[in-house]
This record gives sequence, structure tokens and C-alpha cells, in this order.
Amino acid sequence: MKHPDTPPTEPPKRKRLSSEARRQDFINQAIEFFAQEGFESSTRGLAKKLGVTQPLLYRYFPSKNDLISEVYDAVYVKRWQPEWEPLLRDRSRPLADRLNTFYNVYTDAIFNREWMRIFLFSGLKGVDINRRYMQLVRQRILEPILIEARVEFGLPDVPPKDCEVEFVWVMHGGIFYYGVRDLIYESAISTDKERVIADAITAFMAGLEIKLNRPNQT
Amino acid sequence: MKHPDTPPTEPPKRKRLSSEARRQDFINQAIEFFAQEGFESSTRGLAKKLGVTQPLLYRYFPSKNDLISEVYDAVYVKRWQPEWEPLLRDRSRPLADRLNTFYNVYTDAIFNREWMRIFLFSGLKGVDINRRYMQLVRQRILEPILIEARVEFGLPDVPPKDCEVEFVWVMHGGIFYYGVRDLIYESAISTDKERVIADAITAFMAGLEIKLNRPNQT
DNA sequence: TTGCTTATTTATCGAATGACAAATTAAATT
DNA sequence: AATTTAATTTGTCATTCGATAAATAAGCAA
Repeated sequence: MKHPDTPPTEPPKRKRLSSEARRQDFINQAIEFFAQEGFESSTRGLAKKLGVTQPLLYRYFPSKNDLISEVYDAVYVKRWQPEWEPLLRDRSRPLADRLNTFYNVYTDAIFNREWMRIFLFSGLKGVDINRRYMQLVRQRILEPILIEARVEFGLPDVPPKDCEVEFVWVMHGGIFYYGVRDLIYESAISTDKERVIADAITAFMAGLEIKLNRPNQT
Repeated sequence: MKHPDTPPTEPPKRKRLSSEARRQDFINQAIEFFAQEGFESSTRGLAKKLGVTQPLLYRYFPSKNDLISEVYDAVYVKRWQPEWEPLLRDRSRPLADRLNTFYNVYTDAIFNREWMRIFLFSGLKGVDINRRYMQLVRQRILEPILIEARVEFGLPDVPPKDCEVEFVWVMHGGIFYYGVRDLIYESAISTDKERVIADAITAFMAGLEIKLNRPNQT
């Protein structure tokens, strides 16, 4: 933050910038590393992957847990795209179309080995950010879908019931689990993603119309 | 079970039996322990839970990995019920009924903290038994469902296509993921399991009928 | 060059890990 | 009671772990 010289504008930032970039590089490689090996893996293993010695990590991160927090942040927060919600709410297109588009771009963002494995690892660890992510999905994706569905079906605008949200969760989870099978279990899957999503949404829309037009408790 | 007298037949088994029972108890508690703490957790931690010293474990299991294998076996193999498949194939009932019954009893078997966490932990480890379990699900549950569906819809008896299996996987995964949310992420879920399953099957049957009656590639 | 600052490595600590061998206790058999 | 056998603990080992401090190397200013 101190500039012992530099008369004009911003010249001496070079070192600082390079340091920040290095830090980011560490985080990015840590994502790969922990995704592959799990968060219990050693900082020495990570340092080896980085091509540096292990104590150097402690120059950039106060502790292993702090580094892991940065990994969470880079994966959960920074890869969330705010435009997803308006996409779902764009009433100029049929809801089924919007759902297809959304789930294709959403899975483009999360269907990769690193994201998936870190999500599952952190879920098993029970870290708080995981719970917050689930709430984000509910509020920004699932509940908007229900609201849009009621509009499309010409139903009154009442807040989504819990069991309706569960129904959307099951569709969402079914698609998510397709990614898990593909990227975690590596069960050979010949069908392409687009088709799986389209079929899931067809069934979802059919089931949702039945469900919303039937009086349910809770 | 033991009679320290009884001259004839089988007298000297007593010690042996008690030893086997103790071993089983170790395995059962190991399931709880590793489900909670993950397989990276220490044998000393497990021994503490068992109320014994850590080297005693090596009297019953040659190594930590051997113990873990026993845990897999107890969870994956021994909790699989062979009657599930005939239940699905019982053509005296409508398929939707059978699916409801099956998924209620199936989830009764697997929707518990231990099973779920061990399944996810082992999946991330990429152990072989996990892959075999997925194949078992496909062959004994998903493909039978497709065969039964074709019969119910009056369609010719052709082998299930990959993309049809995927469609069943998505329904199955959606229900499975409900358990994950409930038991792993502990996102508060007020809706009861039975209702969630019923809704999922309604949507599945509707979507499947559409899909099977439409010419699809692969 | 000379200093000064930052980046990186070397060396090391204390705790925890899986595993083993030997000593000890408890039970079963005679 | 004496003896044999199995169950369990004590003690210990070589590694590995996260973390720290001190030493070195590299970059940059004058």
C-alpha cells in the first residue's frame, strides 16, 4: 500500500499484482488438487503439485483451512451466474424452453470434475457454505420455476408450498445426479446431456401440471 | 447360545463364536465411525469409540483397509434385498403401484445416515465396489422397470435403449438425492418421503409413456 | 555497486498416523 | 490348582502431518 516514490498515477503495483496473480494460481491449482485428493490431503502434496516447498503456502495463506475457504469461495460463489434467474423469469418464452436453456447452461457451469467433487467433499464435511448454496438454489432457481409454472398454467399467484418445492428438487436432483454418475462414478454414459435434460424436463412439466392442479395438503 | 457343559456334538465353539460376534460388533461400530468421520479418520479414534486400544484392531483385521472392505461389504452387499426385483416384476399390480412400494422399501433400506455417507465417501474414493453397486442398480432395478413399462404400455419387447435407462436413472437419482438432502445436507424437509416418491413416480410414468411412444435415436 | 524489500527454501518441532512385537491379563482346559 | 490358549494392553517404530523460525535467493530502488 505504500509508495515511497512514484510521482504520478500508478506505476509501482507490478510486484503486488504479480503476487496476487500467484496467489490466484495457487488457489486454482488447489481446487484441482483438493478435488482430486480430498481436503484431508496434505499441504506437502499440494506444494509438490505447485512446484514449490510446503512452507511457502503459509506465506500466502495463514492456515490450511484458510486456503480451503478460498477454494470454496472460488468454486461456489464465483461460478454462480446472476443471469440465471432472469433467464428463468423471461416470460417471452415458454417455461419448458427456459428450463431447457437454463439447465444446459447451469450444467455447463457445474458439470466438471472439480466442481462436483468439491461440492460432494464439502457436503460430507458439513461446511456452512454448502448449506447456503442449497438455499441459493432453492430461492434463485426452484422457487422462481414454481412461480413461473403457476403463471404458465394460469393458476393464482400463491407462494410455493414445501411439497411443491420438493417436487422441483427431485427434478433438479435427478439432473444433478446424472452429472454425479458421469463425473464421479464414471459409469459409462453414451447419451448426451442435452437429451437427458430435455427428457427430464418433459416429465417434470407433465408431472407439475398434474400436481399443481390437484388439491394437496401442505 | 453357549453351553459350557453339553458333552456331545459341538462343545468347543464357544470362544470362537464369541470372537466372531465381537468382530461383527467392531464392524458395526466401524460403520458408524467411518460414516461420521470419513475413511481417513484414525484407527485410534475408532478404537476409542470401541473402548479398546488401537492395536487390538489388528488382531481382528490385518490392516485398516481390510477393515474398510468389511464395512463396504456389510453396507453394500448385506443390505441389498433380493426380493426387490421380483417385487418390481409382479405383473398382477399396475407398475405405478409397484414402483411406489419398491421405492418406499428401498429408501427404507438406504435412507439412513450411515448408508448414505458411506456410499458418498466410497464413491469419491472411486472404490470398485461402488461401480459394481451402480451396475447392480441398473440391472436389477432400472432395466426391469423399463421392461415392465413396455409390457404395461403394450409395446413390443425390445431391449432397453441407453437413453431410456438414463431416463429411469434421472427419476431414481431424483429420489436418491432427496435422501442426500435430508441426511447429508440436512436441509430442513417438511414433506414426507412417501409423498415425494409418489409425485416423482407420477411424473416419471407420464414422461416415460411419452418417451417410449416417440421414435428416438440410440 | 549498495542497500532494502519480498519470495522462497532449509531445517525443524510436536503431534498424529498405521503398524508391529512383546508383555500382560483373562478365560478355558486339563 | 496347574497349564495352555486366546484376548488385550504397553511400548515403540518410522512416517507423515500442519505449522514456525531462521537462512538464503531474487527483485528493485538509489
